[in-house]
Amino acid sequence: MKQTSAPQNIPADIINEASRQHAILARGVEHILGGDTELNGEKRDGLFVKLVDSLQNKRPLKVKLGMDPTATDLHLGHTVALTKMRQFQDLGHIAQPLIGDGTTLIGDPAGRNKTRPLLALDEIRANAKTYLDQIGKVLKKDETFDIRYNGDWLLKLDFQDIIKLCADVTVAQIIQREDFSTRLKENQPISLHELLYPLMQGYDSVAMECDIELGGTDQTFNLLMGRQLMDKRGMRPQIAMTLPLLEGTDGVEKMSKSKNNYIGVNDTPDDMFGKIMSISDEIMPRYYELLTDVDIKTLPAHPMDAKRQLGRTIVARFHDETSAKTTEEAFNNRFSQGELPEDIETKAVALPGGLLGVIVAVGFASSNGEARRLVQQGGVKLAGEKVTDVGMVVEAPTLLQVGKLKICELVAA
RNA sequence: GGGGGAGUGUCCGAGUGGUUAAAGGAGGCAGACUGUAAAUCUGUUAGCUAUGCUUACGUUGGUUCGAAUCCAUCCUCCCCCA
Repeated sequence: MKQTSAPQNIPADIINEASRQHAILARGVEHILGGDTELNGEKRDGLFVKLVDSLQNKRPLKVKLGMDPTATDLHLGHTVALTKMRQFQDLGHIAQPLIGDGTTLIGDPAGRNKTRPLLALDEIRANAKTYLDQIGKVLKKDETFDIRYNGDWLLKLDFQDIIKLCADVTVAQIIQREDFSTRLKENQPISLHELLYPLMQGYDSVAMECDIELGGTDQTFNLLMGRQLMDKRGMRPQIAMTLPLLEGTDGVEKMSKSKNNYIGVNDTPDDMFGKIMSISDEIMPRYYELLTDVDIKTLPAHPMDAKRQLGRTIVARFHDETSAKTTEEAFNNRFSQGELPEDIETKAVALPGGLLGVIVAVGFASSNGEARRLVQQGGVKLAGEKVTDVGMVVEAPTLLQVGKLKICELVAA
């Protein structure tokens, strides 16, 4: 990596201001990669150097965070980096969230017919739109907000451009990446286009002339690829800042939609609060650390109270204070006091009807067999009374409960 | 282009002619215990008009009284050599 000669006699006020910003921005960050330099005889990391540069030239830093719109929902795991981005905004820097409509399109698994990508582009754009709304819950949409779509440049590259890009990196370099080397070792297939992925992401940084790129620790390789490509083109390479990956509600795997252990930004207040209450005590400090500004030393002694506070804080952030409060009360009533929830959905079914059929009809079981199992195992209540007779007939409208969470008021269709 | 190996339920994975709706694990669901905790324990986990029937071990066809298991075909993937 080329060394840019750093300015040496930097005024104290600039050093002070850079230190102040650095303290805020480095909090909770796993690694700051690249750009370490000596300033005024002191060793500083790349972030510090960028901040000094920004202050000296009165130029806000451009901070990139890429997101592939493969699904419609953002979850709390995504918001870790978004929150960091927001801190940059609050200090006057430019947040450049990048929607990967181009990378998503290219990354579409092979073996599709030709019309599929075009459809997918629509889908991707639609997903991107909902992303934008959800991003707005964390980022400010003022003059420090500059959203980008990498399809705008990636899809315009011609074959020559792509060849040139590929020439900037070696195969050995690409396959040393852990995901790839693991898959190779385990005889898992790797498609050629997957190898191109880091290049595309790195090229985004070239196109956007980023100062800083944020990402989870799993993104380290891709972030550094951006550095390499920028350097090859004589640009000042970006600094990579990696953030820890938030574990999901199971407390073990990282939060992800496919593992179904996520808390969605768009979850209802009740869901959000409930899911937070179901995380383990052990994992709770992580949530505080990565999702809030709360000092862990100030938490209530009882873990349950601390967890309630966490739920309140997070619901308030993604919804509002009022619903945070009412949600917590509803939660207390329902689960701590064992009361029924306030608004119970009404579902119309044919009455009288066999119990099993009714359970399936309202969608609480996907087959008669499953409904039968639920009844046999004591998971079904009618009007608050446990029922065990699988052949029973529901005569009149009543309250149906299956398990702890599924509940509805039955009425005749 | 040549040689070798593999495809099993939501996932991983055992199973080489009948006792296999298919071991074991993970995950899911329900119950107990609780703080909707977590951990743990118990049960359960293809469908149905249900002591039976139907569908299911990549595809299609065949051998057999009987096939996830044997044969052929095609598809897909992996490894080695070139």
